[in-house]
Amino acid sequence: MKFKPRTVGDIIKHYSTPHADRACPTSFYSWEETQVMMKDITTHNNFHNLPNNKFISAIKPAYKLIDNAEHLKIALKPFQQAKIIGIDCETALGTDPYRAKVRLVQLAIPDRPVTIVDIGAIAPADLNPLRALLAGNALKIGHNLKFELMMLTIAQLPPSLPFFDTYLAYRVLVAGLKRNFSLESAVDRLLGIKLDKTLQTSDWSGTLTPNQLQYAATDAAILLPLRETLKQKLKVSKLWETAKLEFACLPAVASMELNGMLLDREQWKVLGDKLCQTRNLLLTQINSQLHLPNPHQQISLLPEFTETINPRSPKQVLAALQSAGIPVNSTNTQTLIPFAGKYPVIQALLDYRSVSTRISTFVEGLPHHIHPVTGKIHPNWFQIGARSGRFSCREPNLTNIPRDGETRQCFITAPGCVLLKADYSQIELRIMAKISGDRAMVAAYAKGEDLHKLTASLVLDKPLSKIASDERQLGKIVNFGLIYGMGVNKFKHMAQSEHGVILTREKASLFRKKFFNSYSGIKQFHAAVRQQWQKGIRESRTASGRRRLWSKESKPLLNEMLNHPIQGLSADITKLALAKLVVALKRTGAKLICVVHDEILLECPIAEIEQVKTLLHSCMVSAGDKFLSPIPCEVEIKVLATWGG
DNA sequence: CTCTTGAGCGCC
DNA sequence: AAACGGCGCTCAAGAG
Repeated sequence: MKFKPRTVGDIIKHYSTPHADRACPTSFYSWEETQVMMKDITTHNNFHNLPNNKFISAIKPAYKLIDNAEHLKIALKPFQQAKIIGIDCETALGTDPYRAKVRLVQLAIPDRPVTIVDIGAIAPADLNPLRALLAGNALKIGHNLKFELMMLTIAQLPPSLPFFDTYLAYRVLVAGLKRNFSLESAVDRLLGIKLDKTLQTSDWSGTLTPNQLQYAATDAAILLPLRETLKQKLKVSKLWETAKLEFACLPAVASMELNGMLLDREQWKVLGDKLCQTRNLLLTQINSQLHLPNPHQQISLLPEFTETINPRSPKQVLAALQSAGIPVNSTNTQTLIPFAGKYPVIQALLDYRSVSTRISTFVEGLPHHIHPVTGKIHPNWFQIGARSGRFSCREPNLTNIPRDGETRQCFITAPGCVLLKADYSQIELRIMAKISGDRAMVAAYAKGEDLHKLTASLVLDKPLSKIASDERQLGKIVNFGLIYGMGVNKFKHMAQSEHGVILTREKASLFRKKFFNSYSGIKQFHAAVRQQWQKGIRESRTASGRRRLWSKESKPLLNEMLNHPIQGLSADITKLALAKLVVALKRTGAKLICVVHDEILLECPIAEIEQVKTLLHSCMVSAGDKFLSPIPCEVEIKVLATWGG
């Protein structure tokens, strides 16, 4: 399954226009237009001039409680014609989808009382009308629909596309700014209505009070005007496409969170024991060589002198290093590495810190998150977790699991399944090629050349064919470092600390110069962004239209503005792939279980490997092609028994 | 006692 | 004058 390359001529031709004639890389809009877009969201709306009665009914909407099968059928009749339905759930026993129970499902359409279905009072088989409604084609509005999707899926009432999530919409609208994204706060800021949320965490398992029902009805009803306002604002800000992408991605995220990942407990313990042994060894080694300076010289020969230091305390480490005559003023890895060769204890210290984080964060931390019901790890996935538009993942964070085989081999699949691991190849470099239109990069990709090798050959003045593997490694460092505007010093340090390549300041500076002279498109891209940055512009757009804002109080860093178009577009590509994938996988037994930025993990029944592999590949490549074309998009898929191979 | 902050380190 | 970007977790240390 290899990507079919276009002809080199086609691709070069696409970029035959001078860079200066191309769209501004960070924003398609003038700063004046941008400020108009921003004004709307950075200040509170003034509602005093609006006819308030428009919202009065939304504050205490009429509602109808449905608690038997007969009434349900009749009550849902008007909803069958509805194109847009506000949906909200109240749950008993918490918010964990595998332990909580859906108590109420509230449905809101214009000009009708909110219909509240008491799930607890109706037999599952009698819920069919509701099931059909949720599975229908109406647009479902909700605030943080991931929760409703998970809860209702477990309750055998899975809602289907299309969705409008007011929470995601609000996040897209103000991406980059600090905001409270609760329904209460969004409704306050966008509609000027104060919601009373005191009943949110009340007991929804027993007999419900009229106040509780009114609260439940209000949450659903308010979604309709909230969506109107958000949609209008998204359109004004040209963010409608981005929001639609997020909505389409929603079912993928909800199912990924429900599916979870399997950890091999026994193997995990073996790994942990091994790491603990290493740690203890390192600790004795460190303590035999480093001691806390004793403030009382006269008793320095007493037992206190041999008191052990805590290598995880920067304060103690600094004091001990200085008293041992090692000239450092900080204990971070960057400053310590140059001394690692001369003082073995420094290397031991560095190793200790690494092993010890791995023990506390991963070995000890992860098992706490194994779910008692499913036996799997179900992290919280936030589809707009990062300011760039990337996902984030919490409790636990599965996107920063150590990448060594021993660790990742502990992540296994269900019996009868394999793990499909799909990676975008060099996605950020390809995005740089696409948005800068740099001729050398474009041509190299068109010819299927190795970009790291190319960079090495350009900065070392050597022919491509003579680039050895360690020189290619250097090219890789240069590529990833300099694309985002890394300074000479940092570049030098990184080459040493991450790859053991020791560069003089002069060499580092020379490589940097050569890099930008060779890739003049990147140089121009940087110059264009720098110009915007100097003008005081506080927004950035990806090629797909996703926006990141910076508040008036904090000027953006130049490098943040250089990075966002790349990292943000990468996130958009992954999200588009996920949106396509969740539809494609419906009729298969494969499950989405993890996403690490440009890597997608599926658990796939052995019998369906080839079919699912094809689907996965085509979803990812077509998503990539949409934004990268004519730069080729390559996806590598591995069939594995475990995440570690 | 809890909460916050910063250092340090894991990942892409 | 800015000097890779984006995250989350744990521990130490200080604040209240």
